[in-house]
Amino acid sequence: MARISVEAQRREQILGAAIDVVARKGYEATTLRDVADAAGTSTGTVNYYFANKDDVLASALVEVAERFRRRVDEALDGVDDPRERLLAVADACNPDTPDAVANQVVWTEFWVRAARNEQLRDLHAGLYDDWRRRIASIVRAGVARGAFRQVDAYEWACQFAALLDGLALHVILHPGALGAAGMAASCRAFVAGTLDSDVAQLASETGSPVSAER
Amino acid sequence: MARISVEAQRREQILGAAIDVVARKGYEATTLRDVADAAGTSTGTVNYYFANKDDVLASALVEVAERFRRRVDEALDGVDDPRERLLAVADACNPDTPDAVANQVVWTEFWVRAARNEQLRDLHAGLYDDWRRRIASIVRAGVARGAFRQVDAYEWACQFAALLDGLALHVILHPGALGAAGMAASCRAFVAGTLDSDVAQLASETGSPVSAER
Amino acid sequence: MARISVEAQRREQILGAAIDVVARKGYEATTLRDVADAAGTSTGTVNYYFANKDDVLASALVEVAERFRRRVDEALDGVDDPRERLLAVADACNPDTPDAVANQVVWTEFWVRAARNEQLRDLHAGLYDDWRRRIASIVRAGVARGAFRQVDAYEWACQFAALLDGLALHVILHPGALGAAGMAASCRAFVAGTLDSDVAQLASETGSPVSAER
Amino acid sequence: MARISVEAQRREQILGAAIDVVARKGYEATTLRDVADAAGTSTGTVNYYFANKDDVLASALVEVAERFRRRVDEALDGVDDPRERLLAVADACNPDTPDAVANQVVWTEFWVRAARNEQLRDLHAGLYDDWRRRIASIVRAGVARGAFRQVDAYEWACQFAALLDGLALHVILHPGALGAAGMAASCRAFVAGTLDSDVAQLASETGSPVSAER
DNA sequence: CATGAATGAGGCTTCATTCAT
DNA sequence: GATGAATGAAGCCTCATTCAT
Repeated sequence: MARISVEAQRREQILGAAIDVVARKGYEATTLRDVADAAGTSTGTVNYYFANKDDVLASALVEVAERFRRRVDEALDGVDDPRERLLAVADACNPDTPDAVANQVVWTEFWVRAARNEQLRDLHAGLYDDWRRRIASIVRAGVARGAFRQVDAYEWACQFAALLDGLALHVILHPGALGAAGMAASCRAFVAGTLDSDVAQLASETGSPVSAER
Repeated sequence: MARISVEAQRREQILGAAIDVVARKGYEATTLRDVADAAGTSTGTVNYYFANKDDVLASALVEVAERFRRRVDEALDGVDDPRERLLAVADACNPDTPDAVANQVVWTEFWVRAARNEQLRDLHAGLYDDWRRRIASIVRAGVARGAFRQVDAYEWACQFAALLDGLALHVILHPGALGAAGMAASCRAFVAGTLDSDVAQLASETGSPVSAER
Repeated sequence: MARISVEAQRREQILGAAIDVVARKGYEATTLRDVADAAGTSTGTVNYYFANKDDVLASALVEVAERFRRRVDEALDGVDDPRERLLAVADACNPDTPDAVANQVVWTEFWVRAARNEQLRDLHAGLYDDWRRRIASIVRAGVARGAFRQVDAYEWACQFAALLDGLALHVILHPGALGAAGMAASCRAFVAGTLDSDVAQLASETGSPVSAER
Repeated sequence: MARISVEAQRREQILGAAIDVVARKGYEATTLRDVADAAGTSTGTVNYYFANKDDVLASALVEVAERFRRRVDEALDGVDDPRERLLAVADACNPDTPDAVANQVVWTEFWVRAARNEQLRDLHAGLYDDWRRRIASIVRAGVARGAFRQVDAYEWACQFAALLDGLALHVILHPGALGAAGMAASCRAFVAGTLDSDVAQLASETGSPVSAER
């Protein structure tokens, strides 16, 4: 048991280092020596705990996904209103802190790698399936309560998930054109424009949807 | 003149090969030998026309952007109605053919590289500035005609650009969850839900926004 | 301790190989593969112990300098008479064995490289400063004892150092015109002609200065 | 005839460029493109006039030797006194101008190449044979006149040639320790100390041999 | 005569991986 | 368990050389 604990600790330590390095230098530019140095160990040790470089980095991506899941969990914890839950989800995706930006950068690498590597693609697809279902279930609850219009929850989730990825991407690439605040406003407007029941919608549209920012 | 033509031809030939290889193997996994082989020349020739690997690949990304611009030009050619123009733009972004998928894959690599490389980041930012302005001007025309609601055209463009990137990403990564048809429907729904003037909107919302597909 | 020894050993082994190869093929024509092969290792190992090719070869030059210093130390050990000490110094510079020729050839490369490379130039200048001071101190001792004339010791050293380099160069380039014995005789004659006090000088000049050889 | 003239002109133009480049970048670091650029032509043209790179550079060294011979001719022209002729020779070898330094640097490369390349070695040996004979004939004339002691002229020439090379080398490598003026003084002192007939010698040695400088 | 586009061999260097300790 | 020395494959890039124009 002690050994398992030590092993688990070492793996986590190495993965944390790998995430940091990937965020800083990019997936391909990351070397095992970089990771070993950041983790305070040797390349031999990294190879002792992982089969090869791809294993290290794929595991690091899984760890990022796990951290993200926890971040969403915390964001949703104690929030009951469906609309607030959706906005909390959007907040959890917003690269509004240096740490969150680093995570998003790593996540972006995940996209590219997944397009090429079968193992990563499957992993990625599974994560997004869960992700869309999770959003859909929130929407479904809102519809059931009459708080939202009668939309197809899953399709709405697909659209929202895409919007979140696109916005987060633009925030990290063009912070000048779209800041974290702009992303939040966009999400709010999108939720209002596509889910608000008619009465609420009319009320929320006294101004332009995204005029809150700027 | 002949020489200039030869030079331009060779460069185009090499860049076309580079795009193909990057689409197939990814930016970093692409070697100059790969590109040379795909172009039917030697590595020496590639290095004769480009300063180094980064120059080749950065130029390839510029070429992809140029191709995309032409695709949008053609899609907009002869289309007058603002709403149709926006949908034409969305179509031009839709990775609905193998070729378009390849271009989108390369474009995705562009995102990741731009996050790290200053030269690419500036290039990328400039392209997106133009892109957002182009969308905004269509929206502005629609608003002027009274076809659209009174939205902030630029902010809407930011949102739409993000949605398009997110949707296109999901189409190439999870075609099972979101196909090209789904992306088209999402765009249509988004345009309708956020730009239709109230009367038109009410008419278009007899069903759920994205229910048209499936 | 063991590790330090291994590292020092490996470095010495590689440098010895580098010196041999440079002596045989010249500085620029020497490849890291040549050095690795001569050292019985791989290019990877050479790069593991040295930063790059320049580091290997610069270190090899330092090693040659070090070997030369030891050779001079041994030549001077136990020799007390200033004139004998100067002749011992001249002997240590004489490329009179195949090994000494190889060292001199490498040393000649050092001159050319130092003319271009700042790091090497500084190193080289430092070595020659020590070298001239060392010669000067011998001369000074001889002057103090009244064995030599009242010359400016440092300037004499500058001249002697130049003569030694020129003679050694000619010995390795034109052994037909100037052999090792000729170099020794020249040095003897130069010391006699420029340092002998008058009485000794008259005695030593019953024949022509360099007639001893041939 | 016209063609021969054009060819000869082109060759000279290319060789002059080659000398400049070698002086600036060193023999091995010099590329044919460098030479072509400096000569204002193309690599194709350089290869048209010379068999290969080695041919270009070997020819350049010959040209340097030729220039040096002319320099000595001019220095000796109209000088009659043997002692003055020797000092004129020494002056011709003194890298006392930027141009002369460049020539000396190229000459130094010559030494190193000659140590390895048979063709160059033979050429070099021939040049130095002439050189030593030329010096010897001056000495012989001085001895005949009674201006010099009865030394072995050829052996003295060997020694003087070596001293000149050594001094010139130190001037370009350590101008701080030995400047052009120092070299001139050393030569003067050497000539005085080894060739002056006894009466003259006694007169010239009221001070230390090299004390004139500094 | 002269050009410069094209080639491909070969060098330096990096880095994942192995293995003896 | 952990290390780091050692390896060698492979990539980028340079550059002498050739050849069609």
